[in-house]
Amino acid sequence: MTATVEYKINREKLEKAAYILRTVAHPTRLAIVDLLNLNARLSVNEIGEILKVEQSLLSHHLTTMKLKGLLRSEKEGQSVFYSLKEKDIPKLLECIEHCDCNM
Amino acid sequence: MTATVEYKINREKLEKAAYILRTVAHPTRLAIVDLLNLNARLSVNEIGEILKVEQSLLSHHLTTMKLKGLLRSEKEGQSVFYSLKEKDIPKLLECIEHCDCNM
DNA sequence: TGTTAATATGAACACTTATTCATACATTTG
DNA sequence: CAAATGTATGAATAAGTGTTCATATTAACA
Repeated sequence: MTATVEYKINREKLEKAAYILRTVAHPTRLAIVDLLNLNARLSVNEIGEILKVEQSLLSHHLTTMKLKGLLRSEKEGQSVFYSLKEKDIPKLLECIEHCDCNM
Repeated sequence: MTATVEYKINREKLEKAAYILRTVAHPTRLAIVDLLNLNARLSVNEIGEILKVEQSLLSHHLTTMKLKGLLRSEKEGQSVFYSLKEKDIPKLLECIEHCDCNM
């Protein structure tokens, strides 16, 4: 037993963190986060036009992100508006932008 | 064309960010980051003992993380010591810890 | 009410990633 | 030098994700 070594985070927290990171670890989903960080709420249509993502695929992404607690949605007429539920998530983008990893 | 809508990050940056996030979006790899944040350098053996991860699997994880620019390694005798190359990465853990997502 | 527009859903398939196992390689030690 | 220790590698397979396509659902509108 290496007594001097610290180990802070427990299994459960790690699982949760990995779960959230996985949800966000996709170019399109990152773009959605970025977009909803700058624009309080947007319809599926608007997001699709801006990001040039096909309707069904986008819907799948949004559904996933909502399911995992990153987004909320409100229906208005025939449109559905999505917004960021988790305000901390955009910070991930900042961290990443500063960092200087290979590739 | 929705003129009022901003869209900040370009495709290339998104790909890179997603790439880094994917690298880190795994419980064991997060644990490694956390561990190496608290302990400047550790051997494969030490990491394996602390995290209770099988040798080969751990080696695969470490190799991936090194390849993707998150870790560096130095061989000393029969041991190989890994350390964090990317100091910003642990910040991701902080962000995540504050956030309050489902599940 | 029939048509169009906005969004969601589910199944199928393609891709990627994780894990295991056997084995290789290098270094130390008896 | 033979055995033991620490680490890496590669192939095989398992498990998880992304994408597409066809179709469903709901609301608006002529």
